[in-house]
Amino acid sequence: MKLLPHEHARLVESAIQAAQAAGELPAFAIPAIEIRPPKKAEQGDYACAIAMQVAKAAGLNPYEIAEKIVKHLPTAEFVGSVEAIKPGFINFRLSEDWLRAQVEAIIAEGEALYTLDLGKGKRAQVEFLSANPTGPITVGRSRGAIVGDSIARMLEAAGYTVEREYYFNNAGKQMHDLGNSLRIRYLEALGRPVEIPESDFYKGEYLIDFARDLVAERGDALANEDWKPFKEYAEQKMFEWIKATLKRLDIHHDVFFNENSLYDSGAVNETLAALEAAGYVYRATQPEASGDEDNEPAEDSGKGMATWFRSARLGDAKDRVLLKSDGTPTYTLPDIAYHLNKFNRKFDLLVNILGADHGAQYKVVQYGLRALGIDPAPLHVIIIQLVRMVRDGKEVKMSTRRGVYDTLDELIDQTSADVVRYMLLARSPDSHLNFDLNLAVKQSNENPVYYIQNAHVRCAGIFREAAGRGTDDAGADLSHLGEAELRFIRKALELGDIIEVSATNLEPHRIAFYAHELASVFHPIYDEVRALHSDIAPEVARARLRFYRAAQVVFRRVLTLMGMSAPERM
RNA sequence: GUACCUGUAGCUCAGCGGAUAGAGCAUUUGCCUACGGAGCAAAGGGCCGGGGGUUCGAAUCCCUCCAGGUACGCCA
Repeated sequence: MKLLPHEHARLVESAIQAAQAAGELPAFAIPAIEIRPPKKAEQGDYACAIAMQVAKAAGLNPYEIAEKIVKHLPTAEFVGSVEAIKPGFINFRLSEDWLRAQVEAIIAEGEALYTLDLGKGKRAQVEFLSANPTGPITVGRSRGAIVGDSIARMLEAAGYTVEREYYFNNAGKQMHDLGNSLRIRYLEALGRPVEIPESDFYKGEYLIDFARDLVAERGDALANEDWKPFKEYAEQKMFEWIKATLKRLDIHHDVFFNENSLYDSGAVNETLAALEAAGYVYRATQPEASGDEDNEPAEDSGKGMATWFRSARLGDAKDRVLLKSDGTPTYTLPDIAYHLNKFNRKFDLLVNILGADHGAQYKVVQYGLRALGIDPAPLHVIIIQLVRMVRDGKEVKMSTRRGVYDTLDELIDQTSADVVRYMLLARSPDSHLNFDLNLAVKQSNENPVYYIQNAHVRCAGIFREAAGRGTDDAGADLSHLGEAELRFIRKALELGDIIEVSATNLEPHRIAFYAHELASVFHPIYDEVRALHSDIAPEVARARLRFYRAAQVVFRRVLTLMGMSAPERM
């Protein structure tokens, strides 16, 4: 279906050109023409402020320009009327006949409603939730999962082929600690005397459960093993858990990328060599003096020779360690190698969702790519601000390591997958959101999720009832649709713009707000425009049923875009 | 201290340089013989953190100050 802002912009552009050709407007460069729905309904369905933008260049007053544009505007089937208004706005009103016809267009598109060709078969990758499987998904981390998956859905709607990727490292210290923690829990489960370490230990109860399972499966066969088999076991169990949790939210990753493969393939060493060849690597016990007075030599770190990345030369606050003094890499080096690998896979668009606590790290990766002569521009990093969990008005602190956490599973249990998705989606990623656990659990009418889903339920209810009465919407004459129904169709036709803007700016929260607006346009109509009442003439009823058929299509599409269910009844 | 993010209604938050700044919740007042009232109608509530600037036009862009969050490790 058409994206109306673009359609209108095209008209305005040719009108300006026509006016210039006719000598009624002077020659000037035409800037990008923006068309959008105005705030007030009286101001029309779509408005354009171009006349004011070009007034100076044209040397005319804006209203005069607007009038000339209107005069030369080509006709189009979707335009009902056009008007030049006071300061210099051009206000468009959609043709009512054309609007009515959109009911059929919407139904015809169905589940693919407003699938755009913005991505035109381009490939996009969205990486999200990447973290080592050391514990269950916490509520805090789930925000990135929902935003990531929602961005993927918006990109798919925009026409991209999307891959969802999860990057993890099962070879580092965290996983070593996890294995060792399970080993201790295992010995504990066997009744052996153990001491729970103060640090480098995962205290979560899930490891006690894993240990019990392991004893049940293997008895004391592993009593003399080191951390490794325990790490393998914990990793496998954790991934099963993580995937099961994600499945409840209808989130599925296409690729689980293991950092280890970058070592196996030699990519890590190659990356180091490339950085070295580019002159960005040196060996020292501490970073080079950069000339800044604050770069005072750290008092003897006692750490020995490390290998450093001269990232400060590219603008970083300081140089970073690539290889520790024991010769093993820090996360920075494989991270750079990983991104090289991503770039080599030739995606047209790369999106990476990171929590604010990792917000600084991506810059180091960008410096790494730059050092290798790669422009990091195709990589879009979305920094998600942290979620502050609030219960009873007080903040709830979470830490996987200390074993204090609210799991996403618990939250879904207490509310629903739909509620969790909506509440975490309906905020700009930049906002530091307070997640009120009391409110989320409430399931009352304070919750917008039900308001939106109820619109779909009401449509479904109409057709259940209609089927019972033996009436249907076949062969409807849409001229019976009134002003109220057209109000909804106008709003529904904005969905395409929402998808375009959300996908282009990677701002999926827009669809959540749109969904609520759409529902708030719908509900009064549902109240007012009866389809099955005995007073309603059959041909009018048929047309209204057709309208509700289209409304249901739109709500189903919107809910699906948000990864939510479209219930038939509640 | 440096970098990033935030500051808009009592609360939680939208607002992609345009017209009189919006929504939900909460508060107050009306609507239930109809497709599920988890609904509808209406009201009150705002120096858009402060101050400068750019612009025909600023909540939006720039500078600065104030307040809060996060990160600044040879952890990831």
